[in-house]
Formats: sequence, C-alpha cells, structure tokens
Amino acid sequence: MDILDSLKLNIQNSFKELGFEVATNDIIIEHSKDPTHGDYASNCAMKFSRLFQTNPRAAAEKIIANLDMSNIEKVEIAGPGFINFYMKQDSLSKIVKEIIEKGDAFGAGAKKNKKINVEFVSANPTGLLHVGTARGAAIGDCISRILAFNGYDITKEYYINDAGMQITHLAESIYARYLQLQGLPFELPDDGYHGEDVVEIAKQLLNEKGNAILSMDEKERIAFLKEYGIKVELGRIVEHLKAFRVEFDVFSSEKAIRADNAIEKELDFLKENTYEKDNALYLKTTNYLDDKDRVIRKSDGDYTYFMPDICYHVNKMSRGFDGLIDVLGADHHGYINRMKSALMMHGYDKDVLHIELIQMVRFIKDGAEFKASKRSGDAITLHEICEEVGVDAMRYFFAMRAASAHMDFDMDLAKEQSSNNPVYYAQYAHARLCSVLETGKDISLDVSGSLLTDKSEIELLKNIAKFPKVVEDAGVTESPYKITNYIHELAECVHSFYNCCHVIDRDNLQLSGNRLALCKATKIVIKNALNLLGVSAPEHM
RNA sequence: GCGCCUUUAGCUCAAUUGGAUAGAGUGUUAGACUACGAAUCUAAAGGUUACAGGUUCGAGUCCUGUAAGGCGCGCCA
Repeated sequence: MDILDSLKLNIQNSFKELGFEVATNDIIIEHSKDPTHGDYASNCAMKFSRLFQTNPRAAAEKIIANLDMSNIEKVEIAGPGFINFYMKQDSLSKIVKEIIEKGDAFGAGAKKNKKINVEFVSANPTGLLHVGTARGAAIGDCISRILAFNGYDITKEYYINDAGMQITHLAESIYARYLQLQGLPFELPDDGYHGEDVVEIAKQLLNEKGNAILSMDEKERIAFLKEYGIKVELGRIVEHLKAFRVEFDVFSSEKAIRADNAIEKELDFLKENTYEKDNALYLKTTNYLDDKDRVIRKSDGDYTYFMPDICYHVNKMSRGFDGLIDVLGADHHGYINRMKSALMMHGYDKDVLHIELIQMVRFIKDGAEFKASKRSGDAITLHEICEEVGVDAMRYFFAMRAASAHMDFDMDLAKEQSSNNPVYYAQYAHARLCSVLETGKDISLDVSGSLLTDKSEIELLKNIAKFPKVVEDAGVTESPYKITNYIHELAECVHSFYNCCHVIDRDNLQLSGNRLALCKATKIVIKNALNLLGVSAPEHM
C-alpha cells in the first residue's frame, strides 16, 4: 500500500476510534507545498469539525491522539486546523524498491473491466491534415494512453465521413485536375479543393488509368473518383498520423454504417420522437437536453449529417462499450446536447457519452495571426510542422495545456527548436540519469534508500511516490496537461538533486548505491510519464 | 438577441476541484563547473486573480450582475 493510502486509513481509523464513520475518499491528503508544513497535510479536522461540535483545532487534537505513529515522525496542528505530518525517512524511501520492482508498470491502475471508445481526429479525407487538427490528435491520443494506463480497455476510433457532399466536391476537384493535366478544358468547382495534393492525386490517376476515366458516365465517374480519392487521402492521413505516433484500432466508415438500411431502421426506432414540418423530419431533442428540435431528414429527402451520426453512436454503443468519448473542436459545442438526447432516446444515461472539446488554436506567424484555410491550399500541414519542430516537441506542446484553454501556437518559436522548449528539460533529466547510471554501472544498487536524507533527495522521493495519484487524477479528469505539469515538477527535482548531491563517490559505495537506486527509480518514472504523452525518453541527446 | 468557452505576473499557462504566504515557464537582473552531461542549478524582481455584490470558519475556485474577447446559433458537415 502506498504512503498516502496508509495515511488515509490511519486517519479513518482514528475517526472510528472516536465514533465517526468517514469514507476514505472524503479524507484529503495534500503534499505540502511549503516544507515548514511537513511532508503531507490534511484538512480533515476543519472539514469534519461539525462532527466534533467543536472548533477545528480542538478536533485535530482528538484525531491526532488516536493516530498510529509507526510511520510518522511527528504531527503538528497549524493555522486554522491543518494537521501536518512529518514522515519517518524509511516510510518515504521504501518507494525506491517498489518502483524498481514494478518497472514499466509502476503507476498503472488496477484493471477496471470497462470498455471505453475514444473517437478523435475523424477528419474528412479530403486533404492533408493541417496543424489545426494536430491538437485534437495529440490530446485524443494522450487521453487514450492515460486511460489505458489507468486500467480501462481502450479502443481508438476514427470516423470517416465518406458519404457526404465534401467527398463529392473532392471527386469533382480531382476530375478537374485530371482534365487539366491532359490539356482539356476544365473548371475547378467553387466548393472544391484547390490544394497541391489534389493535383498529385490526379497525376497518379492519370498514370494508373490513362484516359479511361473520360469514357465513364458521370455517375460512374463520381463514384469511382470518390473511392479513389478517399483511398489516397486516407492513406496519407494514416501515414502522417503514424509519424505523429497516433494509431487507431478501428476505422468506421459512414458509408458502411449506412448500409443495410441502418438509417431507416434507426428512424423507425425513433419514430415516436419525430414529427414532420415543412416536409422535413424533426427529432424532438427538446424532450431531453436540447434547446431546439433538430432536422434529421431534409425536405429534399436527404439526411442531415446528424442522422447517420446518431446511427454511428448507437452502433458504437451496440458494440458493448461502457462509455464513449468524442474529441471535437470547440466549434462543435452545439452538438453535445443533441447527440446526448439521441442516445437518451435509446435509454442510455446522458453520461455514457463524454465530449471533450478542444479549443481553437490561434497560429501566430511573424507576430501576427496566421489564418490557414484548407480549401485554398495554403494551410500548413501536420506533416510539415512535425518535420520542422519534431514530434516530441509538438506532442508535448499540445498536451501541456488544458483542452478547454484557448491557445496560441507561435510558429516561429516552435520552429526555433531552442532549449526554450519544455520537452527538452524533461528529456534532459532522463538522459542525465541514464548517463550517471552508465558511469556507475559497476556499483551495486542499494534499493533500501536508507541513506537518502538530503533535502533534495527527500523531495525527489516524495515526487516519484505521487506518480500513481497523478495518473489517476489525469485519468478521471481526462487531462493530459496534469502529466506534463508533473513531469516538469519531477525534472526540476532531478536537476536540483543532481546539482547538490554527487551521485558517484567511489570512497562511499554505500551512499552511491543508494543514490544510484534513486536515479534508477526516477528514470523509470520519467519514462513512464513521458510514455503517457507519446513522447520519447532518450538516453542520449 | 440567445447559448458555450475564456479573462490570474510584461507574455504563455498552473493552482491537488472550497484550504495555509496564488505558483511554474519565458522575459529582465545578479551569481555558480579542476567531480557523474551548464539543454543545468541558486537567488532577486514582477499580483487589487477583469469589475461589483453575495454564500461561510475560509473564495482565483460556488451564486448573481456588469465589462471585454473567442466560437456557435443552417433543411452545412
């Protein structure tokens, strides 16, 4: 059992002795920010002072009197009624052994036996991924990794909108370029895609098929070009995402979802929640969470985007997931309540679907906002920026901030690849530890940690010990930035320790053995933490 | 006009979900290698948490109002 849990239990037992039942989750133990407040602190005396019908400090006295002191050096009551704990050295240092034993698994949560589906990116395969989608890709992937480490069964899914108008526009654009390449008269559609990538596809098409496309009738041609275009575009997207260390378990196609009359069946299921108005079919989402009913079938007979998406979400639930997470751009926020409403019509709780909104990224270039548009083809692609900035820096940068925070991406700074980038700070700490361990590889490790008493060593011990709690917190709040904050804190401790404690001293092998073991344990934690972000932990830089 | 998000140090962001003196990075200033990696460390300076009320032992955090910015508000996706 880790040190925080045992403290909680200790306090809980003390309450029990006094005749009060308190849940472990209601007992909060904090890491003291200020060393004069001890190693850990609890506000339980203040929080539960009502139980005691006395003031918090007097309540604290009673709680303390019933504590088991075997791991505790001393206890103090401070301020309005905080209880500050000073731990015995060995209760802090035993974490070293535990981490080294658990290795890659240190920090992982127990199996939850819950299946969670995380859908993210899901960009239309109509062009290269641009940097705007990169934030969603990074955060979606980090959330998946964090939840998996917490013990959930995670399926990462990409939804391909291959049945809508956008794809038709893509097909028309490819055809226009195809005509152009052969010197024939052509016209780029207004709603088309004007990027260089479409020209590439047309060239490839010409190479493979020659002028065979010309002889197709329009319907056949569009169908063929849609499929052809999607295959090429999606292939590139997948390739670039892979380079960004984002890989999906499942690709779902809108076209496939629509097959087998799925929409009609769904409509039939929903029929009591629909009504016709002006020849269009409305879904009564206002009966649930929405502020407005939504059209699902237009007056021309086509379905709106919402309709197949309902089928898609129902489809996901039917595959046995306990929860769905959609990572969407913040401009889709109007979408949350209508989709939850649709799922509620199926009897699901509104909380089975959790939508993580990713706020807009503003790109700054040469000190001014840079507007990038996909259709005009002047957007900076994910692929380009990865090559310039590096995948580690990109991923860390995006993970660093809460998804809900508006964020500026300074392209010039990012491209600078200077030591300003916080990812190097963490990676450097890891590389340094590796280097020390290499230098002292002939010295046998002492995992007891009994000689670790320096202030910087104690700080480091406390920090590596709290990793499992950080993982859990980042999991329940779906917040990768909590991992980056932690990594930074940890790296700070490492560098500080490194500067004031000389690790390898051949005249004092016992102390060296203690410190090398601490280095090894810390190295494991940094690596595990970076892995949750999909950032590498290099041994040399 | 309505809805969602945001407002904290010069700039970019945190604050253990209501706790102690609001913290990091960056930028500015002053120091530190004849030892394991100076991409580092040790300090200093920088704040009326947008504003006004309210809730309580206690508010950056919760409730109300005001102001500023972003994004939505389609039989588009």
